[in-house]
Amino acid sequence: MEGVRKTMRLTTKGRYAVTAMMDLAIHEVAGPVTLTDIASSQNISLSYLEQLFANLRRAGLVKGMRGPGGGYRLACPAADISIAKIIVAVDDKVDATRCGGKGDCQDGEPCLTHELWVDLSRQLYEFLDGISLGDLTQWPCVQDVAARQDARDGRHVAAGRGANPN
Amino acid sequence: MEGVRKTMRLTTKGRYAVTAMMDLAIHEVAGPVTLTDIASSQNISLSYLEQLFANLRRAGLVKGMRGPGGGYRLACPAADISIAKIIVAVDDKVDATRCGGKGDCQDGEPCLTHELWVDLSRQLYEFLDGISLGDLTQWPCVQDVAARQDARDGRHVAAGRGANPN
DNA sequence: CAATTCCCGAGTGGATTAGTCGGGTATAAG
DNA sequence: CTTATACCCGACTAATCCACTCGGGAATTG
Repeated sequence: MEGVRKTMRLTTKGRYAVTAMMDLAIHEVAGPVTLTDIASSQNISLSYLEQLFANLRRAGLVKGMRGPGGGYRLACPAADISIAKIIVAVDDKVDATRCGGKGDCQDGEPCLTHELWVDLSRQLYEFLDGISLGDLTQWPCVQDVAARQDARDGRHVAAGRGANPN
Repeated sequence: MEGVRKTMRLTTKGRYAVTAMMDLAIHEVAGPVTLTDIASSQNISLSYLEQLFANLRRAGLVKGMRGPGGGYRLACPAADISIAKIIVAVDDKVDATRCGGKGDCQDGEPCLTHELWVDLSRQLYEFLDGISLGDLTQWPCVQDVAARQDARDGRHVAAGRGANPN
């Protein structure tokens, strides 16, 4: 009867998007980052990344630049981009309720546990909205992983050898 | 608590289970509650409810009593049953993530954002584990909804009509 | 020009969800 | 003892969703 409503959308889609955005935030000091680089470094399919970045672009979080030497950059400072914004951009909504926030979960009235899911959604959103890409790049464990990946892939986070600093 | 941190999935399955358990917590003062009652009051399919309660029973959260006058009761006081327990009981499929329990998310090493998701999972779990069925029944909005449903369905939360108070 | 890179829509296989169906088995009431 | 109630159980299914592919295009650089 009422089988239409979703899971709270915290899926690998959102995780991929955040991971990719982190790659971008870490490496963009050296110029635009190509999806091909992100795909191989983070081990995400290129075509899938393109879909995610289409959403991120529509949400105004990144800017694409075509042609050789092109790639993606953040559309605003990493400190201004919260994790919540990224997830909302690719997954529609961070929402744990079945009715999408309005209390029509059951025959036009709120269900017994409506308020619980509203609270949960808020809790979750506030947590994810309180962490920015910029914050995340400062986490020691993140820097460790980034350093290891860059060594493996031969990339450089500091403005090293010139991949065209436009 | 046992060692590993669980990634919990939040689906309508979990929501149904919590809602049904709330119905149980509210009405069990009048004796066992039948799944038929819950199904019609909460508008959940009976057969589906049976599946959910099979899990809840295996998890030791409810006790079934057969025969006329039977139904389900909570296996322990409502104050001792957290929302998290209920959701874990029905959604036990812990690992939907690419990074299973440990940080093997990417070629045997943690991915860039591994720590973030670990933190998020903990946040979520702690929130849901900090709320018990007993707590929830005290929320004013919940009592409002329950009263409205009982009026509609002709049920009584206080030990009203004599359904065999064993 | 050709190469690179972003851009876009349609389609697909597999997994999961939400739910059905058709049987049981224990228990209470008559 | 019989019958109705209500829990118990496993197999099946339609629909949905996710992660991903495919095939093409359009802008930009050298």
